[in-house]
Amino acid sequence: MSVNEAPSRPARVNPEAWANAVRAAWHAGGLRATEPRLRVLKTITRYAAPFTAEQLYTDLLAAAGERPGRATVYRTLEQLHGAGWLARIHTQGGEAGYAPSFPGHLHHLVCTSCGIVIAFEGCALDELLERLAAQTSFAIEGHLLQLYGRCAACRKR
Amino acid sequence: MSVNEAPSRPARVNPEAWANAVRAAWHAGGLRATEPRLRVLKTITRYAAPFTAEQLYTDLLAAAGERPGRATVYRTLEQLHGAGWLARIHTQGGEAGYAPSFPGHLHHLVCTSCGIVIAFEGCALDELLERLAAQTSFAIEGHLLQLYGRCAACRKR
DNA sequence: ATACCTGCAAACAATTTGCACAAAC
DNA sequence: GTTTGTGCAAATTGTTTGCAGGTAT
Repeated sequence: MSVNEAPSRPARVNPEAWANAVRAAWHAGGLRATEPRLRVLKTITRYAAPFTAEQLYTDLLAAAGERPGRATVYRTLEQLHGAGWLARIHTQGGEAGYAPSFPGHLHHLVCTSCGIVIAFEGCALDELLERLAAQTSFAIEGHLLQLYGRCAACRKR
Repeated sequence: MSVNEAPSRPARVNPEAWANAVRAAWHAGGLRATEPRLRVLKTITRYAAPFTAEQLYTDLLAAAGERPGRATVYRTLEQLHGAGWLARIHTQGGEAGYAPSFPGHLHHLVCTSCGIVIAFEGCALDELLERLAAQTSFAIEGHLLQLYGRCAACRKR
């Protein structure tokens, strides 16, 4: 896979590749690479597990140097999520967080122990969708799929 | 299907059957069928689409007669959700709401136009899960699956 | 009688907004 | 220079909590 593309095999998102892709997309879309936004990006790349807006904001406050305002953090997250660079991850317990992702049709496998997120393509739902379309007369147009499990590292412990 | 069970074919949850099942479960679990709780139950059965806690509370305030306190509404919802009588439904837009459901392994198909919810069993994910387990070395232990589409009635319009 | 449950009101948490100023292109 | 973005602080909105008193069984 190239550094600017989503993985075709199940894999963690590479933080550097992700940040580069976001910067490229910002530039292409006429969005400015400001200091606060770059700080947000950098902090996100350090998370191993899904994070919340408030957690990110708190971590930015704790960091050295200029601290972005809360509004900027929320606005940046909104932009990234809207453009597909952040996926909303729902834990089994019901809390929601963001994880780096790529635009397009991807799903996520989340470790219930350490929180690492694996993105994958190919959800193999065709048969199910056909069966349900036939049984319900719905025109099915989308879906939400997320998997939970324990990653190899956590299982060893 | 009996009036107290989840549908084995894809179907809307029958409101009366659902309310009866909840009352039976409350009784079996030693929970009391109080006036406020019954009002909550009754109001829920009138929704055609997923609802939020605040929406439910507002509707209860608008109704005639005794009005439950906000805390009671939230606590009742928490109980119902925890016991599996309410499913958390995530819309495509990202908002969350509750919809009547049954305990056990069910998934939901939501109309993006009118919001009606169809519950179904059988998610046919076995092959996908095996493939991913092999590719990632995760021990997969659960999943979140929801489908979106337009129901027959909405398609006619 | 005795758990269990309720309502209130305050605390808490999360997110959004308006607007004057600042920075990027 | 103009457009786009930022920070602040207040306003919203959503949810939880402690506790004195009420109610179902």
